[in-house]
Amino acid sequence: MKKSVTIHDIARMAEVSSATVSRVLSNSSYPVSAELRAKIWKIAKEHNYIPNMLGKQLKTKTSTTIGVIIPTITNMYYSSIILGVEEIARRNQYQVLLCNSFQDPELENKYLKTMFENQVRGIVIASISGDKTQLTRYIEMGMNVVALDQKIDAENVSQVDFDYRKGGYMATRYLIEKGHKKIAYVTAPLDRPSRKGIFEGYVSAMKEEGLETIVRESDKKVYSGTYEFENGKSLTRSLLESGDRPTAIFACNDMTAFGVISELNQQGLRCPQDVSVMGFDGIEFGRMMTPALTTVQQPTYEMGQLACNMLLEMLSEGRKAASAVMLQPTLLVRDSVSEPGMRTQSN
Amino acid sequence: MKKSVTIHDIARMAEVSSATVSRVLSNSSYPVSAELRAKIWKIAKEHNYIPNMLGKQLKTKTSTTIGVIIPTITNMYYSSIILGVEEIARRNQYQVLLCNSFQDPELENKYLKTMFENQVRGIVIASISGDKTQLTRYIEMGMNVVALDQKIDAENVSQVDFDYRKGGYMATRYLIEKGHKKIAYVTAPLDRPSRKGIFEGYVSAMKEEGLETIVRESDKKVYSGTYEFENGKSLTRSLLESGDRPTAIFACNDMTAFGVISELNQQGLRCPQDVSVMGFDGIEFGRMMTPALTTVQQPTYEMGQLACNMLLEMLSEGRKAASAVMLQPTLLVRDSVSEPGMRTQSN
DNA sequence: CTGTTAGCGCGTTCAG
DNA sequence: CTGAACGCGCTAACAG
Repeated sequence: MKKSVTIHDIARMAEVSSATVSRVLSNSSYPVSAELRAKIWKIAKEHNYIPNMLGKQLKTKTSTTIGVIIPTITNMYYSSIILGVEEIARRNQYQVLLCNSFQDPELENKYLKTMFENQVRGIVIASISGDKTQLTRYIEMGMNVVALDQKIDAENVSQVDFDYRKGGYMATRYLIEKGHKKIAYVTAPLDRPSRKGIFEGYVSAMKEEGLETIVRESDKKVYSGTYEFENGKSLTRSLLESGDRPTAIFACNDMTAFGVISELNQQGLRCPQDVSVMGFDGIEFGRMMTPALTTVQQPTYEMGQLACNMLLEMLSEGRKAASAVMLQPTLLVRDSVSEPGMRTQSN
Repeated sequence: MKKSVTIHDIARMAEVSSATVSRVLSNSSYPVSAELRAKIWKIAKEHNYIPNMLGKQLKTKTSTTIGVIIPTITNMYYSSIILGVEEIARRNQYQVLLCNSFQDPELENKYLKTMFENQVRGIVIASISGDKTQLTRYIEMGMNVVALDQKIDAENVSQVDFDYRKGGYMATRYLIEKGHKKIAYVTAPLDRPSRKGIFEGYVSAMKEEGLETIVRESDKKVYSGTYEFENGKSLTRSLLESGDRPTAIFACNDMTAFGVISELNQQGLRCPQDVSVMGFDGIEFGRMMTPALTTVQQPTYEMGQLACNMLLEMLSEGRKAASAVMLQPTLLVRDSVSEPGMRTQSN
C-alpha cells in the first residue's frame, strides 16, 4: 500500500486542526460550523481520503470484524451457514474473517490465536475438536463466542444447537411408517455429539417398534473433500455383501447418502424401487439429482444468521446476553423413499 | 474484549523497558541477554500476553490480511477457489477477509472500500460487475489486486484467466466425435466474457463441421442459490417443446447441466440413452450423481492457489511482478455422454 | 546489551 | 464552536 492521506494532511490543507477534521470526517455529533464541515469534506473527497481503521480501532478499542471458524468451506452445509453469518454481519457493518480448520485441532487453535491477536470482536465457531481447553481459556479471557453444532463447556458461551436426536428419530419413523422393517443406518465415526444424536434417534425409533438395528460405522478419520461420499459407497458395499439386503438405508448426512445411491446404482439396484434412501442435512444438491433425496432439513442459513445475531447481542449487551437455542428438524419428503417390496422379486 | 496486558505491563513487572520486552516478544534478532529473554517470556506466558496486532500494524504499516471478494460462497466453484486462496495465505501467515458480492456492483464497491479502510495488503477478486472504474481507482491508489475470471483494464493487475473458448470448443468436438449432430447449447445470459468464450467455442466447433447451432439463452438476471439449476430446467423444457429434440445438450456450467438432466428425467427421457448431456466446470458433485456428469474441468482450487501466490509475489516484489496466466481446460469423460441414437425409436 | 524518545493515524479530553 | 495535547500498543532510531 502507498502512503495515503491522513487527517493531518487534510487539516493542513484546510488550515484547521486535525481535531476538527476528525470530528467532521468521523461524523461525530460534536458541533462544527457548517462552512468548515463543507470545506473539510470537499478537500477530503478531492484527495480520496480513506480513513485508516487501524488507528481508529487502536484508539477506540473496538474492531468491527468477527471471526468465523468452520471445518471446511467446500462443504455446502457450512458454506450456507457462513452465508447467513455474513449476511447479518454486513447489515451491522461488521466484516468476516474466515478460517477453515479442516477438522484439525491444532490449526483451529492457531486460528483462534491469530484472531485474538487481530482483535476480532467475537467468534462464531463450528468446532469439531474434542479438546476445548484452548477455546475455553480464550472465553475466560473475555472473548465473545457463539458455538454452532457442538456444545462447549463454559459459561458465557452462546449456543446454536440442533435437535439431531429428534431428526434421527423422525427420519426413521417415516421409513417405518412407509412400511420398512429392515432399515440400515450408515454413518461416519460416532465421535461427535451430533452424529451420536442422529444415531440414538434411529435406535430409539427402531427399538420402539421392536425392529432390529443394522449399523455400519466407518472408522477412517482421514479428511478429504469427498470423504463422506466414498464412505457412503463403501459402507453400502459392505451392507450388500452381507447378503441380507435392507429395504431402506438411512445415512448420517446427504453427501453420504449420495454415495449410497451411487453405489446402489453401480450394483444394478434402483433407488427407491429396490432400496429407499434417506439423507440428513437438506443441502441444495439433494433436489438436483434423480431421484430427489428425501432427507431431514437443517436450517443452515438461518443457523448462521441466528449465530451472528446472538454474537452481536453479546457484544452490545455484555456477556449476560449469552443464550442457547435448539433448532428443530423438518422432514423434506422427496423421491428417494418409497414403500418397500415394489420390486422385491426382481433380483 | 477485556483490557489485555500490554508490553508495558510486562515491562513494569520485569523491571525493564518496554522496548526490551518488544524486542523479546516479537522475536526480533536484536541482541538481548538470555536471562532477560527467559524472564520476559516467563512473565508473558504467566499473564497470557497476546500481542495487539493493531498497534504493530499501525506502526509498521504492514497488515497481514488479504481480502477476497467472490459472487457467492455457496457456489462450489467459488468456494473451491477460496479454499485454494486460504491454503496459500495460511502458509504465508496471512489471514483472509471474505466477502460475498452477490453479483451486486454496489455491494462489491462497498466491500472494496471497507477492505481498503481496514488496510488489507491486497485483494483477490472475482468481479462480475461490468463497471470497473471504482476498482481501477483503488488500483491506481496503490492497492494490489489479482483478478480471477474477468479481465480488468488496468495496469499493475495480475490476472488468472481460463481458456473458456477452448473449453467450449473441446466439449463440442467431443460430442461431435461421439457422432452427435444435433447439439444444443443452453446458457445463462451471455453478459460476461467467460460465458461468451464458451459459447464461441461451441459455435466455432459446430461451424467447422457445417452443423447448425441450436441455442437457448435465459434472460433473467435475478440471482438466487438455485438460479442455474432452474435455468437448466426451463431451457430444456423450451428445447423439448420445439419438437425437434437434440441428441445432445451442452450446458454453460455444471449446475445448469444438473437442471437439464433433472428436466429430462421428469419428461421421461433418460440420460445418456435418449439425450447426452455435457457440463462445464467440473465441480465435485458431478461425480456423485448417476449418471456421473461428463464435463470440462476448471482447476478451481489451483486457480485460487495461483491467484494468492501471484498476489504474494506482488506484495514482496512490488507491482512490477504483476503477471497474467491462462489456465487450460481438461475434458472429464464420465457417463452422461454416449453415442446418439441408442434408443432413437423408443419415444 | 539496554533505555529513552518519538510517532504510526486516530479520537478525545480540556482549555480557550 | 475550535485547537493543543495526550495516548491507544507497538516498533525503530538513537543514545548510552
